[in-house]
Amino acid sequence: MDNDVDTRTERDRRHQQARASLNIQAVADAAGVSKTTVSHVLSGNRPVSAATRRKVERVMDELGYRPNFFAQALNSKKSQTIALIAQDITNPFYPALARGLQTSVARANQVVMLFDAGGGQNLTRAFVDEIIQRQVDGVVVAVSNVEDELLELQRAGIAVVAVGSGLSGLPIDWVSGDDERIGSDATMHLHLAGHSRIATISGPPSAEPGTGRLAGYVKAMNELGLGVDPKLCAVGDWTKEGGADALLRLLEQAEPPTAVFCANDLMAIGALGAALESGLRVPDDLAIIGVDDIDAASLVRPALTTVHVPVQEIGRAAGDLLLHRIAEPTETSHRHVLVQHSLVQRQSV
Amino acid sequence: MDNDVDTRTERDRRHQQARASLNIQAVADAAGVSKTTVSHVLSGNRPVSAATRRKVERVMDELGYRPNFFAQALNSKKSQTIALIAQDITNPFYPALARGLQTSVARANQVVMLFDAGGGQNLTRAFVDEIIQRQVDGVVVAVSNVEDELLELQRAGIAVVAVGSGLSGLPIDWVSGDDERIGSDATMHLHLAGHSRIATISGPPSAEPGTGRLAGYVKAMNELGLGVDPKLCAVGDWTKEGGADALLRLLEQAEPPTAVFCANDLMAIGALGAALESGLRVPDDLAIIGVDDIDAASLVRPALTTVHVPVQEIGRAAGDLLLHRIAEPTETSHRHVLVQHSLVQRQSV
DNA sequence: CTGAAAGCGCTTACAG
DNA sequence: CTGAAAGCGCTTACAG
Repeated sequence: MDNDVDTRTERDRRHQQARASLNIQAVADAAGVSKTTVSHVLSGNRPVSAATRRKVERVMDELGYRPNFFAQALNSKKSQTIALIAQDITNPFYPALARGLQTSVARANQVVMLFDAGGGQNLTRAFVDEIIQRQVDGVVVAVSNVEDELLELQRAGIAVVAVGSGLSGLPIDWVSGDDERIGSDATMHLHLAGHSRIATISGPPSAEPGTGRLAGYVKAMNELGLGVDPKLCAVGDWTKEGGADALLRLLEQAEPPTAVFCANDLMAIGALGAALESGLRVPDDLAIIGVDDIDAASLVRPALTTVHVPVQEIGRAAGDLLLHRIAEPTETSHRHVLVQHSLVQRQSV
Repeated sequence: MDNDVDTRTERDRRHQQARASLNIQAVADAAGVSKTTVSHVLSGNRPVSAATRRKVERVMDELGYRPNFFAQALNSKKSQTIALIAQDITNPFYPALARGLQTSVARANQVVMLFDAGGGQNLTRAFVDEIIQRQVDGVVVAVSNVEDELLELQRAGIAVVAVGSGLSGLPIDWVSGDDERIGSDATMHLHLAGHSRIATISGPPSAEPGTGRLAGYVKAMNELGLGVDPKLCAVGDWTKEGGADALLRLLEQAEPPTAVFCANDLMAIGALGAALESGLRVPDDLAIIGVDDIDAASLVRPALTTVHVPVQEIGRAAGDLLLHRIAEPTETSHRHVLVQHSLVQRQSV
């Protein structure tokens, strides 16, 4: 009995010690090489003979050794961490972006740290400080109107990629959807469906990504020779209610539209409801097309025809740009990736 | 000129050096104290005289000193990082969870690292390794059927909180909605609206959180003295199509139901569509209630009456449990928080 | 209330 | 191909 207890105690203590000092030195001792060599087996930063490498790797396996992450980071100045600043993670755009980003950066052993601004703006400042302090390798900024913060992150030596619109001027890599083509493609689609009296419900003035989508509508209408009738241009606020109100205003016209391009799905769904309540049949009396392809687009009746923006691909592209920038921090030229959309034909056109 | 250049070069070099060595020693030198004291001003781990503290803080400010995150983590063994393993970040449940979690842990200066399993299961194993290696302070696991992984994380000395159902047996803190009460409350609501022939469309057998919701329905029907008619119990698969099919089967009965409790909103929206297409008026001929309060619930017509589960609060509760566990790692008793739901009355009941 | 010194577990010139 | 040693920037007994 006593013996048993002693043995167990002894074993536990050795185990404790072994765990407490299961560091690179322990591996080196067990393998009969120097810490230097163990380190190079881990990093691959310099050649190691095949025999030595095998020996070291076996020992690591047997001991269950894992390098200390913080010691590695402290020395290498690499945190293997990417930050994502998202305007509002409860908006489905951002989770899809996060998914794509993770998919891309995982292959470089990078992990995603999430900073959710909660829909507000004020948190971004604090996030930037936190991000700099944590010495992340890169950051994807998906918040608008934060030029100063983008540049500050860059100055701190962090690779930066922006997601969104209206960033053309800055010396920054960025990714966005092709809003102008979204607007013109949607408008063209309505025209191909036989419409020529085509209205639009845009977002609030000078707010991205609405400006580009409106510009696309204008371009298409002009190219089609239909011209732009100001009475067919209503302004919404991105919400369902705003879309409903805007549609009712459009229907008050002497010559109401037979089709409407809404700059996002929420407004399109609001317009759809308002149209049905006004006794119109959709798409027979009024065709409606939205943008975003949110979940609800396929759930409303009639199901909404819309423009699908592949948000995960935006995230993946952002990750790719980031990995490139991390590898080539001094490259002076900056890239802009325009991710292309597709049309999802359902029942409202 | 030459002088200018020299001066600038000189200044730059000094600047470089200053930046390269802007560490705790530099602060100590500038403040005329030891590294030890600077460290304690930072951590508050031992008293420092008011005068010394002020002096050190001023110097830190002037130099723009920020402690090196990795050196701190290496020594303190605290990463100030919480991992969130999410089953599928594109499912709106998880972003809301993440928001609540961030809200809770931010007050302890913790940051959220996101691990999105992408809807699959296989990634969780790899995540667990990564999380252990990165020595996070805590982890919230919102994936089902990963008991082994939960225990492994615990063994690695990481604070663990699980989110979900069916975890009663494990020595683990966890948070969940009150599925049984959700089921009985929804059923009761239909009864209060005047119905007694109440059907249910549940999730696949023995899949959480469906089991609890079905149990709640059964309990309420029995307590109401209505009894449970097997012909009124249809099984769905959580999807819109599954809900539509299940409803059509229920309507084939000799005595069809006048109300149906669907275990989630997607099935409820499918049932809603099928009912309307069958020529039924909702809620006059058939009342429908769902669970989750997804975005689409308020966008379909008639808008869906549903049970709202405050997912952000689940996240906040998980964060609170985690912070407690981090502070008291050895506490032997484990907590279970049941977050309470509420009924959102719209137009389908 | 304060400091000198050892230690955390790595990486990386430098040297051979 | 390999190693001894300095260094990364902190924290924390230990000592006074």
